[in-house]
Amino acid sequence: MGSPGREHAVCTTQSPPCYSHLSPYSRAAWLDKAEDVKPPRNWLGFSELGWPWTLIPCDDRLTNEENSWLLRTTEGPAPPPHPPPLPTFRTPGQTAPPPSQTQHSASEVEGQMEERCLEQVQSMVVGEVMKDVDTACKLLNIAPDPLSWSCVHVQKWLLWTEHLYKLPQMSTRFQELCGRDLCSMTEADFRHRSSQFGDTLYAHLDIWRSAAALKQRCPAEDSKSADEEDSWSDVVCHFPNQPIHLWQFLRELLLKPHNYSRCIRWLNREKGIFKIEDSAHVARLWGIRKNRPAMNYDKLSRSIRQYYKKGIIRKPDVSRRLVYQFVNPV
DNA sequence: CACCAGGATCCCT
DNA sequence: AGGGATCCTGGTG
Repeated sequence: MGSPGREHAVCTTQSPPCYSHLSPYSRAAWLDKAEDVKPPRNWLGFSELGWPWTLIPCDDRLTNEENSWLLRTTEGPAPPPHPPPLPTFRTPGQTAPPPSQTQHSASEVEGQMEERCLEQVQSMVVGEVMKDVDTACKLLNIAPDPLSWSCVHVQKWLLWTEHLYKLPQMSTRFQELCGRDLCSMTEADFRHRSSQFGDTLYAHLDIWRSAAALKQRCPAEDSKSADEEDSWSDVVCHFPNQPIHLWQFLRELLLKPHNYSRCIRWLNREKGIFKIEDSAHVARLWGIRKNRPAMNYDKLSRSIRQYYKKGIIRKPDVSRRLVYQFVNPV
């Protein structure tokens, strides 16, 4: 699905900005490949958080079909060799580099164009990461900043990460840890608790910490992704401490088709008709969200059926397996 | 076998 | 009290 692999790590530089040059091959590969689940260390450069960031090729790749929620930049067919123009993502107060006063050679101009492209791609990646962290926060009902997590939040995040990246169960090795404990741990500490995947987990946590730091720096950017589909999510998130209802959760999944269309999707959005494509997967997601490891589709569907009486969800006129309909479509 | 329907009960907030 | 989880019986394709 066109998910980018992690051919690049994003590291930070203080000014002046510098971008590593990538060959067209590596850039294309970055947009296409996806095979490992291990994000590079410090790829958002949390600890320094300088701007803008430098993209450097990296052998580490994130994303497989399941973890594409985290780093997806494109959806659908393979992207063109050069990404389309996008607004540049800058921190407040940061201005674009001044136009050059001197005459440039063709190669210099080409290099500048490439830099621009990279800058745009990295903006896109960062934006997507921020959105995906947001989505996970909404679905798990946790704050974006790991420092503020309770032990329960830490366990939720661990379960979520394990599930998404198909990691072995490690949450039991991080019990009794709150977010602050987790953040104070070094990579070696993580490896000590899980020799095989501790570093992976550490890297994922680092991404979250980076995203949280970024939110603090650019709170306006954070809320700007409010397109049509996010307006509904906002309703949910205005009450962050309210327990989410199943129908809300399903709708949230449906409103993130680029993340969840393989497990649940609209058949007719206008009529509110949707189909659960992977019942077990949706049930697992709901179980994680509710801290109910024993959740399965049998129980989830029973809860859906409770909505029949309440007039929230019903079976469509032509009843089909795994197909339901919101009585009041958005 | 997986899905569907609905009753009953328990737990939590 | 309400929402949801759980367990159950029975039906369908």
